[in-house]
Amino acid sequence: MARRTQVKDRSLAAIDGAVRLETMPGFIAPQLDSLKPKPPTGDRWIHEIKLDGYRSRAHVVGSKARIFTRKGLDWTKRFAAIADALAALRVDQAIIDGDFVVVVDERTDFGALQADLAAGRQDRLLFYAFDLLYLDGYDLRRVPLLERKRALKRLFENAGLAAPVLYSEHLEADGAAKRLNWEGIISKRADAPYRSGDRSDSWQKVKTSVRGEFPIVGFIPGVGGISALYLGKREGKDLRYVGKVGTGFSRVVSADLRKRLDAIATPKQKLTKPVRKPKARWVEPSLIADVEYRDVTDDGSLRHPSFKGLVKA
DNA sequence: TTCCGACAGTGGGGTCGCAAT
DNA sequence: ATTGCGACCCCACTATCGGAA
Repeated sequence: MARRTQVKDRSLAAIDGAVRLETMPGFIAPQLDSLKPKPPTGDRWIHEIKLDGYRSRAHVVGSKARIFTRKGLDWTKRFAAIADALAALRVDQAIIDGDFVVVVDERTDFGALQADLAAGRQDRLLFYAFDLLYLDGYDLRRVPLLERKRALKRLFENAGLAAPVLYSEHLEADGAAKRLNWEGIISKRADAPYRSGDRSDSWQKVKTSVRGEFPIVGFIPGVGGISALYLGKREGKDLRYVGKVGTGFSRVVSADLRKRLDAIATPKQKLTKPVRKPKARWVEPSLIADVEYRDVTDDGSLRHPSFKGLVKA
């Protein structure tokens, strides 16, 4: 026992920046990312696959693991299968940062994750670990990222961990993002410490988004303009509802849109299958919105939509 | 002086549970 | 029984302000 501790201490003390800290910290707020149009270049960056799931923190203590959400709520019960698997790490104490996901057709599927959790289904859940913040008496937050990831990988390999708990590999080579058909990547400074709540440039998110043109079928009035637009999509002769967009326009654009929409107001909605929207004012679907979005939900609504402008007629 | 990071506030698609209708 | 609301999860974005550059 004493020997094991010694060996462990030596290997961790050798990591520059590891801080001896007897008692494991409580909840640690997650480091965040900033959104960028292009990934950074240079060998000071590593690139990880962007996972679409629930950001989580696993606290492993001996044969028990607890799972915390982004805001620090205890969701261990909802992820009980993963918590059990994490106990196989056989560490005294560890805090691991990662994402809970469900993979469908080789990509992370947020809708499936939500559906599974709602149904209490856990057999498809995966935990992708990408950071190690604390291990057996050492606070690693000031250790460079690459060292933290090495320690995490070693930990997983030693324990022989496999699905549903996985180590999130990264690429150090530039251009990786371009080659691979990912939905997005997170680029991280290889030498940076872990900074809770930080949204500055040491973690950068680059996402591949989809852009489309959708007729505006109505809007929700707001002070000085609109608060959201209702969107449709032409499918043959039909005009199908695809959700609303409420961001992307400045106050000025919002006011301008309001003027244009008031001019084409119509008492009856033009959607083929009417939707019940008490706050809506309907318009002739003659204005086309340019909208960026990331995904389409199961029922055909745009996910994370943002307004980019009106399409010139 | 200008620029940028942090924060607050608005909006989206979901889930849940509770309370008012 | 239905609806609305707020709290969670995932977000995109605008506007503001104070401090850094």
